[in-house]
Amino acid sequence: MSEKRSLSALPSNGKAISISAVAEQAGVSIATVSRVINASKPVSADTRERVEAAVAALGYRANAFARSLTRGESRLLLVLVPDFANPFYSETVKGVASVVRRHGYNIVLAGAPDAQAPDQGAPDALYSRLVDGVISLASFHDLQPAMGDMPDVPWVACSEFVEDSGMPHASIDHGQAALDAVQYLINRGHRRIALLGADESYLWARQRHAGYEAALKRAGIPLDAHLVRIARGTDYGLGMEAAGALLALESPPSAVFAVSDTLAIGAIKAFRRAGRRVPNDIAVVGFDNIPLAQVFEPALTTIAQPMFELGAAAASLLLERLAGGHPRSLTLQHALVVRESA
Amino acid sequence: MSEKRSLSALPSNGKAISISAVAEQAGVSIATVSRVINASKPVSADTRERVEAAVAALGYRANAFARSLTRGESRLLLVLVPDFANPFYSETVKGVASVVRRHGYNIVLAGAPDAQAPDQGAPDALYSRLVDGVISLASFHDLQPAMGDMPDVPWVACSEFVEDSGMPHASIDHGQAALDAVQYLINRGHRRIALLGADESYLWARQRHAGYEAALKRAGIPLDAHLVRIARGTDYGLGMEAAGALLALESPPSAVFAVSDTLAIGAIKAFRRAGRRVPNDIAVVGFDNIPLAQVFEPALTTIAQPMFELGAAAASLLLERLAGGHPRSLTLQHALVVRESA
DNA sequence: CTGAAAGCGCTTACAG
DNA sequence: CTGAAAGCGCTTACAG
Repeated sequence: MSEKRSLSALPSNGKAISISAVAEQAGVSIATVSRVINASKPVSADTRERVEAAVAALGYRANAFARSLTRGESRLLLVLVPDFANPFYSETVKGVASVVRRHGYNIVLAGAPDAQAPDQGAPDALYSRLVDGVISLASFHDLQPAMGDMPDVPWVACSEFVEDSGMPHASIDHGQAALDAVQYLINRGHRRIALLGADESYLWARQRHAGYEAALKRAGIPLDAHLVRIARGTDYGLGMEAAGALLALESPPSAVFAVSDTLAIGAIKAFRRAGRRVPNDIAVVGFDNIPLAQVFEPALTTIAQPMFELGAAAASLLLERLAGGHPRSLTLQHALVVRESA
Repeated sequence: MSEKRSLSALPSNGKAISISAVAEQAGVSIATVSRVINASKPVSADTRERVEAAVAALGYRANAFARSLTRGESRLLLVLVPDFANPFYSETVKGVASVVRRHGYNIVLAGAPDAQAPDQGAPDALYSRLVDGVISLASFHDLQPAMGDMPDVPWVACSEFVEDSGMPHASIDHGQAALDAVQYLINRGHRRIALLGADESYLWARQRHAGYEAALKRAGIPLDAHLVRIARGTDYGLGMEAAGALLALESPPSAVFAVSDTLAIGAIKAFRRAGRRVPNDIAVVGFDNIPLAQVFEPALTTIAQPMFELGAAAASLLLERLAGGHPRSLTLQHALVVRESA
């Protein structure tokens, strides 16, 4: 038993070793090997030992394709994420990964098809029934063209979903959260409050926008279209741009509600470049509470989303469905975190 | 042809449709269906049309497992990433995704096994020969226990690798980059320069540490162990902690070289909390040039790594190997970007 | 408890 | 150009 041999799952011929090799080595049938490695049926202690020894000696691992083909499941879950660069998504994916892993599943990550790169089409993994289920953080607007002939795979939406569609999802109440944020600004005496929105193909962007308007209306503050800037995405740079436009207004806002922390940070950057102090000259409230929010200066006043828990909840919901449970949705709690920026 | 039917890849019985259903519908053998969907052999125009019509009508997609089982490849690549939260990794993964997708591959993302959670073991996907290859950003130290009986899958390391091992990798020259950073500080007149290091199970952390020492030595500045703080990771919080310790020194540094931007940002936060001005009281140089580096205030002076290109290069290297090419490594260029923090 | 055999859904020589 | 059949590596009734 050379060191080399025990270090490799491959026999000298270079071919991966299969169940029949194990069976041969142990002097049993492949059915028996299957039974011991899966503990699916009783096997005599003696036989089991022989098989286990052979498995160990050969370094055998069941072939994932053959197994999935016969079992009809892959234990692979697709996670659709629109933008790796926004920490909101990475934190959420962490939550997904944490629960999914505990149940023996792996994650296939795919950037969501995106208006910017429409040629991508929907991820092939989806069509080819590679995955047992999907968790999507993507805009269904972007997914729409692809959804037509989507195979019937269990699906749960996370944070972003389709309203009144019965689509199972884990999310906060985006509208209420936005309302809370803007109400806070109103309570602090602001009346000229701008909205720094994001791509409204996202429901969360539309709902936060609606929450902004609802807060203003409730306070009897007339809406002013000039105070609404919708960015194409959530990059810092887009936040800077939009903030610049706000500053150029005849009568600029005294506060801005940004629908994402990254946008808020970009805006603050632009304000400071223009010589404005935050929050003294202009207050900024963000959304998400990414890790950076408390490190950035000024530290962000923001709506905290339970990012990790959102991902974990979506994963649990999907796992439930996979186990035969009924589709279910979960609304998690948000919270306003007051720090320095407003 | 009901709307419902055309929207689903499933026939009314709920079972996914297979190649034999298509063959039946088109009145040909499954071999012929296979030939037209793969364009693997000439098929008469007439037959092809019938098959294509059947495929379209049924919404047929080849089963990924059966295909992988017979073809012996999955077109799935594993990407091992240590920490989703560090933007360096997300940017790099973007680069990987961009080239990989163009070649018809999908990515399976796995958090690398990690000292913090040793129970995870190595990703199962690896063992079960699910993936055709792997791109690792993880520490091989952490992977070590798992690497023993790793199947013989093509492997390329990205940024983090094993020195003098012949392991194919895409990386910058970490040592030289660190030397450049520290030399810059020396040129600006600093002599008490601290190192804010990271988990030294990473080669990049060790090499940047070595570059720091080399620069000091070359300038005839004696090393001072008190000025070296090694953080367990790269979270903002760890940077703050380490910086706090530096401040508590009898004679604190006038400059610090942090081996990651996130650490640098955490350090700056701590310095400012303690009432220090950056760079006036203490200069800080970071490493990576994450998107935030130019937005943070003060904007970070840092070593720019071509993150996207690093990922793309690693992907290309892996694709080359998969296509039968020889293992190859690539060293990409770094650059010192001078902004405000030093 | 154990084995021979069918079957999962493909691809690919082998004949014709 | 086309089809019947073998084979990829498993799991799981069906017998014994």
